[in-house]
Amino acid sequence: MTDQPSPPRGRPRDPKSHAAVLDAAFTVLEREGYAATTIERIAAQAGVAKQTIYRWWKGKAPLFMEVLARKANQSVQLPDTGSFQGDLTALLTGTFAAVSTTLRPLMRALAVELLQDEEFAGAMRDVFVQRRRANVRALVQQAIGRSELPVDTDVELVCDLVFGIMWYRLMFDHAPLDKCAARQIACAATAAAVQNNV
Amino acid sequence: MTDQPSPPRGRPRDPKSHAAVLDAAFTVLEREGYAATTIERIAAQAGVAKQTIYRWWKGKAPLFMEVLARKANQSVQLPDTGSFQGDLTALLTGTFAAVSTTLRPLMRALAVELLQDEEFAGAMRDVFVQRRRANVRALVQQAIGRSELPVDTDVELVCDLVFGIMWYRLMFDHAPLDKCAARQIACAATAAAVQNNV
Amino acid sequence: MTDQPSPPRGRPRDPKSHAAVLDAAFTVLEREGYAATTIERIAAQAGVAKQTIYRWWKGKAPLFMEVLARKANQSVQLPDTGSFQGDLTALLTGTFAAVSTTLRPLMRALAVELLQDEEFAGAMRDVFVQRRRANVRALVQQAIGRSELPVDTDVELVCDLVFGIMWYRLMFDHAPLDKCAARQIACAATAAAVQNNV
Amino acid sequence: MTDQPSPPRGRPRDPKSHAAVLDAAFTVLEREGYAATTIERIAAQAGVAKQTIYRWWKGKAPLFMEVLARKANQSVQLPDTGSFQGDLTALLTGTFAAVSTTLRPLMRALAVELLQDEEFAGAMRDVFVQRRRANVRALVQQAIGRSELPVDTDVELVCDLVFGIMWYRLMFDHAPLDKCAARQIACAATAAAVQNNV
DNA sequence: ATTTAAACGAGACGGTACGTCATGTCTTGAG
DNA sequence: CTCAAGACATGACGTACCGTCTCGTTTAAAT
Repeated sequence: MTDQPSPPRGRPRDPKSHAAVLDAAFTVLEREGYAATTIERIAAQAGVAKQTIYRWWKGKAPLFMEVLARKANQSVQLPDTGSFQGDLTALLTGTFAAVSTTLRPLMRALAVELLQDEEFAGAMRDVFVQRRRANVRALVQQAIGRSELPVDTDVELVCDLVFGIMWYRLMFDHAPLDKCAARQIACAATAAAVQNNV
Repeated sequence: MTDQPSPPRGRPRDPKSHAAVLDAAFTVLEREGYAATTIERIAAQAGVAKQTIYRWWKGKAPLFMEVLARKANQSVQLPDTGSFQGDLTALLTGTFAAVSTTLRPLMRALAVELLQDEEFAGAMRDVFVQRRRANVRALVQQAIGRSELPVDTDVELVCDLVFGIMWYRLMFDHAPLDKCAARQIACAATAAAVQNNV
Repeated sequence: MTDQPSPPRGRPRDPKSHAAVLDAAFTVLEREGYAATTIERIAAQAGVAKQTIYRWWKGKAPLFMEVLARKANQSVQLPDTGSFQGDLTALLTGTFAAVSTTLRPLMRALAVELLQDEEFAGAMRDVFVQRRRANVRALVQQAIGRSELPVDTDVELVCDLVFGIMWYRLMFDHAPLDKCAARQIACAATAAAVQNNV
Repeated sequence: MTDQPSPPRGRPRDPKSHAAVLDAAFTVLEREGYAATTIERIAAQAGVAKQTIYRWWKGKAPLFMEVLARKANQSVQLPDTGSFQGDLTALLTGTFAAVSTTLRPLMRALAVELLQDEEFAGAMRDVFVQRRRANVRALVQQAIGRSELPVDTDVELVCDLVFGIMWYRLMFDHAPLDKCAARQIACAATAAAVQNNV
């Protein structure tokens, strides 16, 4: 009763083309910016036909979603420093490091898409946003377990606080997302979590 | 001895055209979404020539910046409830009300632009973001004056916290920006502000 | 009972503007070619408002018709060398000299217009073409009077022959319109005129 | 050792589009006149994208040159009636018939272009004008072979005479290009050719 | 069957010239 | 010395094409 994934007939998908497209997409994005990143240019950079891209991805948005998946799939090791604030600082330091360097153009690109496409916004929310929030949720649960935070801590608000600032700074670039920022934000989040007497 | 700004020669700019374009831009944005909002369609909706739009605005981004300016220029009355948290709740309630209804499509549209254009991002930051942050800053100063908050309160972090969550929810739509949200966020911000031992 | 053309009220037409436009039209035509000769550019060159041109001329075509009139209004002195061929040679030498130098760009420009506008073609035919043909007709009548040519000489065919070659060379530039050409064409025309036994 | 023009890769040119454009160009020209014949309108009439026209032709002029080539490629059967005048009458009768009906709008259109573009004028001269003149040249050579015309007959002048009148009447429309005209012009050309004592 | 390659229909883009219209200034002759 | 008529410079306006661009689809031939 297993779902036969279909008998593999015909020429199989060329993994080199697949990878070339993902690499090219990232390269073009970095070099030329998202506005200038057209399917045409990606195909040219990858040495691949446009049709090959359209065959496997519905457009720029899903393509870059996969690029981001590739770049961000390093599973995060949840820290355990003993204190919630320490854990959060550690987690954010790592997250911010990636988000403010390699992932930065990708996340901005994907933001452009999800702001214009409700459906894609949903996909992004379910996949990336939730994954990152899950990490913070885990830390909160850990802290609640240690009685460091109240049982009725508003986990979602803490997540919003943390990732709100992250996206806000990613968008407007008015302040860095460095180690110091991680510390400050962790501190603020802890304070907010502790005193959640709404 | 005043600076004569030059005698106004030639046919003066038609204020009806000006207004028609701004109205049309907003109408099309709401009806069709930002992706489908082209200069061509705005011109058609406004009953105005494309050239007339290009004459006065460099593109969609500056046009919508002016639309937002029109919609958002109602000067905000800074509240004074006696407590920082109360003031902030009041301010955010009003802000969120506007931002989650009329201004929502505009802010999302402008986010799309500023994510793709560094220069425009700067303009937006200087004009809108700073104006809103100024309101919060004022409340913080008021609270410091009342010794409700420490003198060395990290004002910028408080602003980031508040507007970070606002933009984050505007983008991902995973949680509302209602009265309740305003209360919760004001509470969290207050907690973070009070205990800003970095 | 004469039609009072109305008392001349208001500011009279500025003859300087009038002349400036005609000069500018010719200058721009020579410098930039007919394709690039727009009303806009003529107005700029003349230091005159576009409206001032549209007030007095219906478009490029009538404007250049007047320019040509100015340049070509030197009344031709009909030659009388004693022979038709000699007379014709003399007439054509003068005509060709003008037509292949100063008048060349004008005539080509006007040809462009009349090829696209039936009505304007009629106007050109009545004014310029007929005037030039009249000169040849006069020579033919003179020659008939001297019994040099038959009474039933097909005058129109002679005209067509002469001016046909002229326009043909003006258009395609494959052969010159010089003194030698005048002699050859006069000779051919004479031969054709003499032996017009249709 | 032939010059491999490259193996034909990719989708081949759609002959239906090609033909549709040529047909549409002619249709629009006839229906609306050359002034109103824009690339945009031709594309619409042909049910073809503008880009498809620009891909294959540099502009209106080369496009209409190909249209004319299509319409005028019926190889002319050189007549041999025994006399030069007869031959020329026959040739011109056929030529004038085409030129004053189907080809008329095309030739006027192309005249407009060549009058404004030196380079295009050269192309037209080399292709069409020379082809038609070659027919007359052949007749003259034939007549010289039959000792009907002097060996030093000025062939080019005869050509200019014949086609000069043809274009002149095409432009100004002051006289027909019918059978009678063909006879008269052949007669005049013969007279001029015989007596070419320059 | 997937791939590359290139042509295709569609339509938005920024730009230019058109011819008209609105505004204010200037020049005239009539009251 | 008004004052209306009309020419003028300036420049905004609606309209219509320009030629270029990217989109997403389609068609063949090569792998």
